[in-house]
Amino acid sequence: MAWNDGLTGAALAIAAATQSPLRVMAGPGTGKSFALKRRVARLLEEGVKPSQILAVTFTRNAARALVNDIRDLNIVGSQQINAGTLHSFCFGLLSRNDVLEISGRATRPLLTFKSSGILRFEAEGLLHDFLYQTSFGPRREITKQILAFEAAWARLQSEVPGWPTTESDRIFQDFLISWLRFHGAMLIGEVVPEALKFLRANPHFNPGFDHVLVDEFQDLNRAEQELIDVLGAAGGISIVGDVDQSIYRFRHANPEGISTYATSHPNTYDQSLQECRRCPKRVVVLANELISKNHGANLAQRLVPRPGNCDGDIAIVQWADLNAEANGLAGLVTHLINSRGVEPGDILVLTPRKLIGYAIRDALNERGIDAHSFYQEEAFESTEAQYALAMLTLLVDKEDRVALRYLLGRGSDTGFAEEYALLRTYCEDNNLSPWQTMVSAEQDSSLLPGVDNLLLQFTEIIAAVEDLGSGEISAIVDELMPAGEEGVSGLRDVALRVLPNCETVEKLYNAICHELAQPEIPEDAEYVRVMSLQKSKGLTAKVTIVTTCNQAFIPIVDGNLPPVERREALQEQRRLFYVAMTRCTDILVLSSISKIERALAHKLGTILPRGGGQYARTPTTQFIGELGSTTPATITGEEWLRHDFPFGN
DNA sequence: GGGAGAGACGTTTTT
DNA sequence: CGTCTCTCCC
Repeated sequence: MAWNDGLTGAALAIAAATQSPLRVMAGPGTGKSFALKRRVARLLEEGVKPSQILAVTFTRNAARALVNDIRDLNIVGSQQINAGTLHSFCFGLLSRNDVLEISGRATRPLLTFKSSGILRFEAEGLLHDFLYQTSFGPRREITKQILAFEAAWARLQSEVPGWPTTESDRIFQDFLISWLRFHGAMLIGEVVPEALKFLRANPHFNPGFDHVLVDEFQDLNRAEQELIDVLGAAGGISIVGDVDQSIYRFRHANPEGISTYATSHPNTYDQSLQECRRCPKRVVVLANELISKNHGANLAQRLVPRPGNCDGDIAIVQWADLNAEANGLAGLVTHLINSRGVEPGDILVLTPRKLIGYAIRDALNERGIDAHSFYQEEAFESTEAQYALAMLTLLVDKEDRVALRYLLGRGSDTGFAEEYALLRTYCEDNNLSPWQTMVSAEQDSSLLPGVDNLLLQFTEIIAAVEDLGSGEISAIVDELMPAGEEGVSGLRDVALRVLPNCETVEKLYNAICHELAQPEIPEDAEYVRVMSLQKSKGLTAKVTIVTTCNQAFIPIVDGNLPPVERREALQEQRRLFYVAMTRCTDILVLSSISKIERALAHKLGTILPRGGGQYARTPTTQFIGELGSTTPATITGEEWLRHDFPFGN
């Protein structure tokens, strides 16, 4: 098949354009990935070397779709194209021996997560050492500062003269970097900025692609967008994106980068895709009305309904409470599958909270319908799971300083920071590793006085490592993640799933880390998929059901923010709702509840107005009110259910 | 190192 | 409202 087979209009122009840079603004369901794929096909057919093409995007799911698209091309050489996430590309670049040598930084990422405002797991040692050796305040304060530094790198504030701004900032950063250096680790947020810094300082190492193609450009932060310019400096750059689908501001995405691209890049050649091939016509009208509230008078970008598409079935329903909603929607799904011939895999249920998602999934499973949920799980939330992972890390590499630091400080309020400082100083003075030093210190107690607690910890660690290291891999799993133990059950599930493909501990460890990072969401499933609104981005389904569309859950905007940021946060939530409602090809259901149990609301992290009563009233989200004059009337769920879920339209 | 009392935090999402 | 952290005191 030729690259331009069946192509017309803007899609043809996008695939054929020889100008650079090329910018494509494309709304949801407009076929941008398809156009991009054909563009790659043209490049290959015209003889561009595949190794000279870089195709990247931000999320793993989008990257996987991109990789599959390219593989589907079935053109000789298409496998050799560099395709994936920008992160994995940078990671690969930084991990090269010659690069490591020059930059002096190791690329081992610090496994960590935030809870109650504090960085956990592998960052705990860092926090303990900060607390003991500096006076930057309590854990929360240090966490805030670390995240602020990551944000500054992501937004390239680091390039503004005079950064870090204060003496205290500088000391903080020096301590942070020196800790990471000693422990051979890197914050995940450092990966791209470090790659950018390296390439700028060492232009000879720039792979200098002939063609750089970027999907979902609005998701990238400034450092990432800048890196694209560096990588594509000598060749062509094509970027594709949609400001209205920007939902990653929380990680400093810079959607302005795409709207102001032509200003920062003279001679930008523009194309746009506006016709929504995915959604029913009536859904497009509603979505347009909603998103126009983000643009005020500027109606430049609109999604256009596709004439040949169906009108679509839309229902806006309200149930009494969460319980009624979960059961009612489970009834709806059952009815769609059993009586209207809808396949389970064609149904997407989007909830604003994972607990609501679990409730609906369970209600479906009880009715004999296969349903799976996809929410971010903190598989290493429990200390047992953390211990298991850290031990596994040491089994792979005894010299892993991060894992050893974690294990040495485990169980202590102070992380034995005082003793660890002695150990670290000794290591740095004698150019030895903590593991080597502890091994020696165990044999010769005069070597390093004052580390009694560390020695006690280490004796246990080394015994466990030796014990585990001599056994089979499956025995390691059973030992570290015993069946029936609550804290490790999630980790055990993951381990058992990947175990058949792992002959070595190293493979097991890598597979577990990979699985933990991001469970894949299948594009074609045989079961009902239940997930967050965010996770639905990029997916298509015949039926989309958005649950609990209540002001208490969406939009959630921090009232303490200054007015400008508050408005921006509201707009982002509106984009989230826009993304969610533009997933369907046939049926859209927007569901809400009228009252909620106070205790339950609290559990779901929602702040309700104070007051008496077991229940609190909760209004429908303002976004439903913003869908315009063609919005169907809201019906009560109970009534809807009684009449076998008619779509009145 | 342990215990008591005050105070902060809490959603969703990514690499 | 329940849980965790921090501080202060012994």
